[in-house]
Amino acid sequence: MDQPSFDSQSLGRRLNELLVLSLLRRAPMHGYQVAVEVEEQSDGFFTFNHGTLYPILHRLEGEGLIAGEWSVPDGGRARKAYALTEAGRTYRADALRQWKTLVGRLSPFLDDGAAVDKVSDGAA
Amino acid sequence: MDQPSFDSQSLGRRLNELLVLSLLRRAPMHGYQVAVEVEEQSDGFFTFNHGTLYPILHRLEGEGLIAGEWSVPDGGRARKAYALTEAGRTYRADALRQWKTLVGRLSPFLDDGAAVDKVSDGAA
DNA sequence: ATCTTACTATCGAGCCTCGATATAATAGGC
DNA sequence: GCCTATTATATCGAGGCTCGATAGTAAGAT
Repeated sequence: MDQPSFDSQSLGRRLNELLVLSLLRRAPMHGYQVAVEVEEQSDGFFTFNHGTLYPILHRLEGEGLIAGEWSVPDGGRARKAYALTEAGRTYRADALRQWKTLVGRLSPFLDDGAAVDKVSDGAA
Repeated sequence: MDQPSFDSQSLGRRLNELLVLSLLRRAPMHGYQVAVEVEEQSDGFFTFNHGTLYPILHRLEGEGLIAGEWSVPDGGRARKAYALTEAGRTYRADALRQWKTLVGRLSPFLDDGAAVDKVSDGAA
Protein backbone atom coordinates (compact mmCIF):
# COMPACT_ATOMS: atom_id res chain seq x y z
CA MET A 1 0.00 0.00 0.00
CA ASP A 2 2.66 2.46 -0.83
CA GLN A 3 0.27 4.51 -2.83
CA PRO A 4 1.21 8.10 -3.39
CA SER A 5 -1.92 8.54 -1.36
CA PHE A 6 -3.45 11.65 -2.68
CA ASP A 7 -2.30 14.95 -4.04
CA SER A 8 -4.87 17.66 -3.55
CA GLN A 9 -2.73 20.13 -5.39
CA SER A 10 -2.96 18.39 -8.72
CA LEU A 11 -6.51 17.20 -8.32
CA GLY A 12 -7.99 19.78 -10.66
CA ARG A 13 -5.37 19.17 -13.29
CA ARG A 14 -5.83 15.43 -13.16
CA LEU A 15 -9.57 15.68 -13.36
CA ASN A 16 -9.27 17.85 -16.44
CA GLU A 17 -6.90 15.37 -18.00
CA LEU A 18 -9.22 12.52 -17.20
CA LEU A 19 -12.05 14.39 -18.84
CA VAL A 20 -10.05 15.07 -21.99
CA LEU A 21 -8.68 11.57 -22.24
CA SER A 22 -12.11 10.07 -21.70
CA LEU A 23 -13.59 12.10 -24.52
CA LEU A 24 -10.72 11.29 -26.82
CA ARG A 25 -11.15 7.66 -26.03
CA ARG A 26 -14.42 7.57 -27.90
CA ALA A 27 -13.18 9.37 -30.96
CA PRO A 28 -10.35 11.65 -32.05
CA MET A 29 -11.16 15.34 -31.78
CA HIS A 30 -9.52 18.69 -32.16
CA GLY A 31 -9.22 21.08 -29.27
CA TYR A 32 -12.14 23.33 -29.96
CA GLN A 33 -14.36 20.32 -30.36
CA VAL A 34 -13.29 18.93 -27.01
CA ALA A 35 -14.38 22.14 -25.34
CA VAL A 36 -17.71 22.14 -27.14
CA GLU A 37 -18.42 18.47 -26.47
CA VAL A 38 -17.60 18.67 -22.81
CA GLU A 39 -19.84 21.64 -22.36
CA GLU A 40 -22.71 20.20 -24.36
CA GLN A 41 -22.63 16.72 -22.93
CA SER A 42 -22.59 18.05 -19.40
CA ASP A 43 -25.26 20.70 -19.97
CA GLY A 44 -22.76 23.38 -19.19
CA PHE A 45 -21.56 21.87 -15.95
CA PHE A 46 -18.04 21.33 -17.20
CA THR A 47 -16.38 24.00 -19.25
CA PHE A 48 -12.92 24.49 -20.67
CA ASN A 49 -11.34 27.86 -21.00
CA HIS A 50 -9.06 27.97 -23.99
CA GLY A 51 -6.21 29.06 -21.82
CA THR A 52 -6.74 25.90 -19.82
CA LEU A 53 -7.48 23.42 -22.54
CA TYR A 54 -4.61 24.02 -24.93
CA PRO A 55 -1.88 23.73 -22.34
CA ILE A 56 -3.46 20.45 -21.28
CA LEU A 57 -3.48 19.12 -24.81
CA HIS A 58 0.12 20.17 -25.34
CA ARG A 59 1.15 18.59 -22.09
CA LEU A 60 -0.59 15.32 -22.89
CA GLU A 61 0.92 15.30 -26.35
CA GLY A 62 4.35 15.98 -24.93
CA GLU A 63 3.95 13.01 -22.66
CA GLY A 64 2.90 10.80 -25.54
CA LEU A 65 -0.56 10.16 -24.16
CA ILE A 66 -2.28 11.65 -27.17
CA ALA A 67 -1.09 12.17 -30.72
CA GLY A 68 -2.00 15.27 -32.68
CA GLU A 69 -2.25 15.47 -36.41
CA TRP A 70 -2.89 18.52 -38.51
CA SER A 71 -5.50 18.42 -41.20
CA VAL A 72 -7.05 21.00 -43.44
CA PRO A 73 -10.70 20.35 -44.18
CA ASP A 74 -12.18 21.58 -47.47
CA GLY A 75 -13.86 24.59 -46.03
CA GLY A 76 -12.16 25.86 -42.94
CA ARG A 77 -8.81 26.49 -41.38
CA ALA A 78 -6.26 23.97 -40.28
CA ARG A 79 -7.07 22.00 -37.19
CA LYS A 80 -5.19 19.54 -35.10
CA ALA A 81 -6.99 16.34 -34.29
CA TYR A 82 -5.87 14.43 -31.23
CA ALA A 83 -6.12 10.70 -30.81
CA LEU A 84 -5.48 8.61 -27.73
CA THR A 85 -2.30 6.55 -27.88
CA GLU A 86 -1.73 3.20 -26.26
CA ALA A 87 0.11 4.89 -23.44
CA GLY A 88 -2.79 7.26 -23.14
CA ARG A 89 -5.22 4.41 -22.82
CA THR A 90 -3.18 2.90 -20.03
CA TYR A 91 -2.79 6.24 -18.34
CA ARG A 92 -6.49 6.91 -18.54
CA ALA A 93 -7.36 3.55 -17.04
CA ASP A 94 -5.01 4.29 -14.19
CA ALA A 95 -6.34 7.79 -13.67
CA LEU A 96 -9.86 6.42 -13.65
CA ARG A 97 -8.90 3.88 -11.02
CA GLN A 98 -7.35 6.61 -8.92
CA TRP A 99 -10.43 8.75 -9.24
CA LYS A 100 -12.66 5.93 -8.09
CA THR A 101 -10.32 5.19 -5.22
CA LEU A 102 -10.51 8.79 -4.15
CA VAL A 103 -14.28 8.80 -4.25
CA GLY A 104 -14.39 5.58 -2.27
CA ARG A 105 -11.88 6.72 0.31
CA LEU A 106 -13.61 10.01 0.81
CA SER A 107 -17.00 8.51 1.24
CA PRO A 108 -16.73 7.36 4.87
CA PHE A 109 -15.71 10.86 5.90
CA LEU A 110 -18.70 12.44 4.25
CA ASP A 111 -21.50 10.16 5.23
CA ASP A 112 -21.60 9.92 8.93
CA GLY A 113 -23.58 7.20 10.58
CA ALA A 114 -21.82 4.83 8.28
CA ALA A 115 -21.75 2.40 11.14
CA VAL A 116 -18.00 2.35 11.05
CA ASP A 117 -17.06 4.99 13.53
CA LYS A 118 -18.47 5.67 16.88
CA VAL A 119 -22.10 6.27 16.23
CA SER A 120 -23.47 7.27 19.55
CA ASP A 121 -27.00 7.74 18.41
CA GLY A 122 -28.59 4.91 16.58
CA ALA A 123 -30.39 7.09 14.12
CA ALA A 124 -29.14 5.46 10.99
CA MET B 1 -26.67 30.19 -16.19
CA ASP B 2 -27.29 30.32 -12.52
CA GLN B 3 -25.12 27.29 -12.08
CA PRO B 4 -21.61 27.97 -10.91
CA SER B 5 -21.02 24.79 -12.84
CA PHE B 6 -17.62 23.68 -11.74
CA ASP B 7 -14.34 25.26 -10.83
CA SER B 8 -11.45 22.95 -11.36
CA GLN B 9 -9.04 25.45 -9.91
CA SER B 10 -10.49 25.36 -6.45
CA LEU B 11 -11.33 21.68 -6.45
CA GLY B 12 -8.43 20.70 -4.25
CA ARG B 13 -9.08 23.48 -1.79
CA ARG B 14 -12.75 22.65 -1.54
CA LEU B 15 -12.10 18.99 -1.07
CA ASN B 16 -9.73 19.76 1.76
CA GLU B 17 -12.31 22.01 3.33
CA LEU B 18 -14.97 19.37 2.99
CA LEU B 19 -12.69 16.89 4.68
CA VAL B 20 -11.97 19.20 7.59
CA LEU B 21 -15.57 20.25 8.03
CA SER B 22 -16.74 16.67 7.91
CA LEU B 23 -14.35 15.66 10.65
CA LEU B 24 -15.26 18.62 12.77
CA ARG B 25 -18.88 17.77 12.33
CA ARG B 26 -18.50 14.67 14.44
CA ALA B 27 -16.60 16.35 17.24
CA PRO B 28 -14.55 19.47 17.93
CA MET B 29 -10.83 19.01 17.38
CA HIS B 30 -7.67 21.02 17.35
CA GLY B 31 -5.55 21.28 14.25
CA TYR B 32 -2.97 18.67 14.99
CA GLN B 33 -5.68 16.22 15.82
CA VAL B 34 -7.43 16.84 12.52
CA ALA B 35 -4.27 15.90 10.67
CA VAL B 36 -3.79 12.76 12.73
CA GLU B 37 -7.40 11.64 12.45
CA VAL B 38 -7.56 12.15 8.71
CA GLU B 39 -4.42 10.17 8.20
CA GLU B 40 -5.40 7.36 10.53
CA GLN B 41 -8.96 6.99 9.40
CA SER B 42 -7.94 6.83 5.77
CA ASP B 43 -4.99 4.49 6.33
CA GLY B 44 -2.65 7.17 5.12
CA PHE B 45 -4.52 7.92 1.94
CA PHE B 46 -5.32 11.46 2.94
CA THR B 47 -2.69 13.55 4.64
CA PHE B 48 -2.44 17.15 5.71
CA ASN B 49 0.75 19.09 5.67
CA HIS B 50 0.87 21.64 8.44
CA GLY B 51 1.49 24.36 5.92
CA THR B 52 -1.74 23.35 4.25
CA LEU B 53 -3.92 22.62 7.23
CA TYR B 54 -3.44 25.74 9.31
CA PRO B 55 -4.21 28.18 6.52
CA ILE B 56 -7.38 26.19 5.88
CA LEU B 57 -8.41 26.39 9.52
CA HIS B 58 -7.68 30.11 9.65
CA ARG B 59 -9.65 30.66 6.47
CA LEU B 60 -12.64 28.69 7.69
CA GLU B 61 -12.53 30.50 10.99
CA GLY B 62 -12.32 33.84 9.24
CA GLU B 63 -15.42 32.94 7.27
CA GLY B 64 -17.25 31.96 10.41
CA LEU B 65 -17.64 28.34 9.40
CA ILE B 66 -15.74 27.06 12.40
CA ALA B 67 -15.10 28.61 15.78
CA GLY B 68 -11.79 28.17 17.56
CA GLU B 69 -11.27 28.27 21.27
CA TRP B 70 -8.02 28.14 23.16
CA SER B 71 -7.58 25.79 26.03
CA VAL B 72 -4.67 24.71 28.13
CA PRO B 73 -4.78 21.10 29.23
CA ASP B 74 -3.10 20.07 32.46
CA GLY B 75 -0.08 18.58 30.86
CA GLY B 76 0.78 20.12 27.53
CA ARG B 77 0.85 23.34 25.65
CA ALA B 78 -2.10 25.48 24.62
CA ARG B 79 -4.22 24.20 21.83
CA LYS B 80 -7.04 25.64 19.84
CA ALA B 81 -10.09 23.47 19.47
CA TYR B 82 -12.32 24.13 16.50
CA ALA B 83 -16.04 23.47 16.42
CA LEU B 84 -18.40 23.63 13.49
CA THR B 85 -20.76 26.60 13.56
CA GLU B 86 -24.27 26.68 12.18
CA ALA B 87 -22.98 28.46 9.08
CA GLY B 88 -20.36 25.76 8.83
CA ARG B 89 -22.96 23.04 8.95
CA THR B 90 -24.89 24.69 6.14
CA TYR B 91 -21.75 25.24 4.14
CA ARG B 92 -20.70 21.64 4.58
CA ALA B 93 -24.05 20.32 3.46
CA ASP B 94 -23.79 22.47 0.38
CA ALA B 95 -20.23 21.44 -0.34
CA LEU B 96 -21.21 17.83 0.05
CA ARG B 97 -24.04 18.29 -2.41
CA GLN B 98 -21.67 19.90 -4.86
CA TRP B 99 -19.21 17.08 -4.50
CA LYS B 100 -21.85 14.48 -5.21
CA THR B 101 -23.08 16.47 -8.18
CA LEU B 102 -19.57 16.53 -9.53
CA VAL B 103 -19.17 12.81 -9.13
CA GLY B 104 -22.51 12.21 -10.79
CA ARG B 105 -21.86 14.58 -13.66
CA LEU B 106 -18.46 13.14 -14.31
CA SER B 107 -19.61 9.58 -14.35
CA PRO B 108 -21.07 9.44 -17.88
CA PHE B 109 -17.80 10.71 -19.29
CA LEU B 110 -15.79 8.03 -17.57
CA ASP B 111 -17.82 4.94 -18.17
CA ASP B 112 -18.50 4.53 -21.83
CA GLY B 113 -22.09 5.17 -22.41
CA ALA B 114 -24.21 2.59 -24.12
CA ALA B 115 -22.56 2.09 -27.45
CA VAL B 116 -19.03 1.05 -26.81
CA ASP B 117 -18.90 -2.17 -24.95
CA LYS B 118 -16.34 -4.19 -26.78
CA VAL B 119 -12.97 -2.95 -27.78
CA SER B 120 -12.73 -4.54 -31.14
CA ASP B 121 -9.68 -2.92 -32.57
CA GLY B 122 -7.22 -5.50 -33.70
CA ALA B 123 -6.27 -8.08 -31.13
CA ALA B 124 -6.36 -5.62 -28.29
C1' DA C 1 -14.74 45.38 -47.22
C1' DT C 2 -15.90 44.22 -42.70
C1' DC C 3 -17.82 41.42 -39.21
C1' DT C 4 -18.62 37.15 -37.21
C1' DT C 5 -17.48 32.38 -36.37
C1' DA C 6 -14.18 28.52 -36.01
C1' DC C 7 -9.73 27.46 -34.33
C1' DT C 8 -5.10 27.44 -32.27
C1' DA C 9 -1.97 29.74 -29.31
C1' DT C 10 0.49 32.41 -25.49
C1' DC C 11 1.14 35.42 -21.41
C1' DG C 12 0.56 37.68 -16.75
C1' DA C 13 -1.94 37.55 -12.56
C1' DG C 14 -3.60 35.16 -8.84
C1' DC C 15 -4.58 31.38 -5.82
C1' DC C 16 -3.27 27.50 -3.29
C1' DT C 17 -0.44 23.69 -1.70
C1' DC C 18 4.12 22.03 -0.37
C1' DG C 19 8.18 21.80 2.41
C1' DA C 20 11.13 24.09 5.40
C1' DT C 21 11.58 26.70 9.33
C1' DA C 22 10.43 29.01 13.83
C1' DT C 23 8.45 28.91 18.34
C1' DA C 24 6.98 26.96 22.73
C1' DA C 25 5.92 23.91 26.54
C1' DT C 26 6.20 19.38 28.73
C1' DA C 27 7.93 14.59 29.66
C1' DG C 28 11.63 11.44 29.96
C1' DG C 29 16.56 9.92 29.75
C1' DC C 30 20.92 10.78 31.83
C1' DG D 1 19.72 20.57 35.56
C1' DC D 2 20.25 19.59 30.45
C1' DC D 3 19.05 17.69 26.05
C1' DT D 4 15.95 15.73 22.94
C1' DA D 5 11.52 13.97 21.33
C1' DT D 6 6.73 14.93 21.08
C1' DT D 7 2.72 17.83 20.78
C1' DA D 8 1.11 21.91 18.71
C1' DT D 9 0.50 26.36 16.24
C1' DA D 10 2.19 29.43 12.83
C1' DT D 11 4.46 31.70 8.68
C1' DC D 12 7.11 32.17 4.36
C1' DG D 13 9.14 31.34 -0.36
C1' DA D 14 8.81 28.50 -4.32
C1' DG D 15 6.32 26.24 -7.67
C1' DG D 16 2.33 24.63 -10.39
C1' DC D 17 -1.86 25.34 -12.56
C1' DT D 18 -6.08 27.72 -14.04
C1' DC D 19 -8.25 31.98 -15.55
C1' DG D 20 -9.12 35.77 -18.51
C1' DA D 21 -7.30 38.63 -21.83
C1' DT D 22 -5.08 39.04 -26.03
C1' DA D 23 -3.63 37.76 -30.65
C1' DG D 24 -3.68 35.81 -35.06
C1' DT D 25 -5.56 33.06 -39.29
C1' DA D 26 -9.00 31.68 -42.57
C1' DA D 27 -13.75 31.05 -44.39
C1' DG D 28 -18.44 32.63 -44.94
C1' DA D 29 -21.96 36.10 -44.41
C1' DT D 30 -23.72 41.02 -44.89
